[in-house]
Amino acid sequence: MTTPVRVRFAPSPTGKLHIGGARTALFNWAYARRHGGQFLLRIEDTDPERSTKEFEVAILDGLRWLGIDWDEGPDVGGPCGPYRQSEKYPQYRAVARQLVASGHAYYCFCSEERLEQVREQQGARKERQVYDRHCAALSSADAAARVAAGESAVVRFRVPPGETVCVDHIRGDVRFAHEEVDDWVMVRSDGSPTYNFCVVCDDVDMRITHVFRGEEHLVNTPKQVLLYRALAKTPPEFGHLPLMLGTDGKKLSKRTGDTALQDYRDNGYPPAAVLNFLCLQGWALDDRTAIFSIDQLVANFDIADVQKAGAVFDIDKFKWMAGEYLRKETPQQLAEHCAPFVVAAKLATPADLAARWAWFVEVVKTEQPRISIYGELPSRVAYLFQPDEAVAWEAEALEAVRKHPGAVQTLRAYRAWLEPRIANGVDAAALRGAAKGWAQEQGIKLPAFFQPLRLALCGVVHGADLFDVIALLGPRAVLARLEHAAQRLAG
RNA sequence: GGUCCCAUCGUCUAGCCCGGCCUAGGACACCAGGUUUUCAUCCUGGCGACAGGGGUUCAAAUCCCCUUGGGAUCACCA
Repeated sequence: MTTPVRVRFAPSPTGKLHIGGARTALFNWAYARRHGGQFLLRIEDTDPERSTKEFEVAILDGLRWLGIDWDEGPDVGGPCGPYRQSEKYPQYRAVARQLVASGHAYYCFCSEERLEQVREQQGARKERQVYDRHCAALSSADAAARVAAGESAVVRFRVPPGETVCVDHIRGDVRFAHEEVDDWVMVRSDGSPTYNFCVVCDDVDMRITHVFRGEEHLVNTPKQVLLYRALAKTPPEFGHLPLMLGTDGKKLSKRTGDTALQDYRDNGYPPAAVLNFLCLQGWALDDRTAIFSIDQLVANFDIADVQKAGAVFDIDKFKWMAGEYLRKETPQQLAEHCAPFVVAAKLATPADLAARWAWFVEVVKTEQPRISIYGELPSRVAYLFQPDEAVAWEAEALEAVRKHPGAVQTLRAYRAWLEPRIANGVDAAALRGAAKGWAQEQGIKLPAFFQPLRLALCGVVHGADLFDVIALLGPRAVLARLEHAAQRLAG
């Protein structure tokens, strides 16, 4: 190992953290941890129109939620700061001046309108739409004089003839002919630096050794490599990660589903499951393991093993994986994770839950095999929190019960049988064992017994084991609900 | 349209770099059974792919070429 590995994740705080961005961060992080290097965070906020502090905070928060940590960044600082591009404008300006002085860049005075015109003409002739280098030939003295006189100008990079080979650990070397590379704008007329310019300045300043980012950046790479050369710096090695695709095969967008990491957090996906699933978008541990830990990722991750082709984001598999993680939790852990969702659904206050925490853990335990994400719990257990006389009845559940003419009598008979047997507490196992015998004695078929019972207690057609429900509800509520249901069905 | 990237079951992928162990493995989904008071979990089984065509080779999913298909990108946005 020669120079220490330094990689970075450089989000733009112009929106919520994209799920694909989270994966990019994850792979960079894993690479750094695997190689004993550093992972840094940099905020690319050179678009003042769209960048906000709120998004920046949310992005950092999302990464922390996933368990991704960074060695240097805007919040923790570090030796190569600032880690926020908006705080580095003087540095960029100095570099731009240096490049203009050395002839690697030049002032361009073309107006928006002229540029548009040129593009139009090129389009009409079916030519490539690039800058026609109108200002490239201006003498530096002339240009300097016009700038000094206050004329509006941008700074463009002067692309030399030749070709550039970019080292890519995922795709192999990628070759670009310079005729295809535009004399791109480095500094806008208002003096602000552009993305391709800042990225290189910062990656140089931060001594970044490897740049792993989405494939959409592949075509930017020659521009950046050329800039490194103009600066007499060694370019980093690259790795362009396959895109995450929607079900339409296009770059994942809001059209085809949730794209923000926050959405999955809000829906109650366990963070470890999100991490694991993200790994699978482009990488695999081996030929048979889908579920693996972050430690296994770090121990085995290699950028060269990353898939080249785009990965369709499969929400079904994601949800399955969430369920796998959720089911591995202890009921206590699961209860803690579900509690905020129950509160958010207004089923109970935090104080309510705390007051009967052991009970809530039991509730969660019975639902554990039935939910995949925390957010699914509230609607499934809502009946436990409703008043006994006002349990909401699903149309489907009522319909099923209407098919059993003796339902009212069955409920009353069972209530009478049950009352003395739960007077001193509920023994779910014993009741469960006795249930079929009772139905048989009464000459009632099982569906004609269980369907009305479930309607009375839960109001829904599907749910947890009925005797667990009886235990959860407790004797008083069970008897009350049976009575209410009998009346309601009779009336 | 130019440039660049990509191509294994419907989806995520293993295998490809270093041809033979591949009559291509696993997972999700789907289908069929089993367990069960419903649902879910769980268990068993099934369906299902090397885009097409050339070449190299004793041998190609694996190497080369072409075709086709898909995608990314072409801003004073990142």
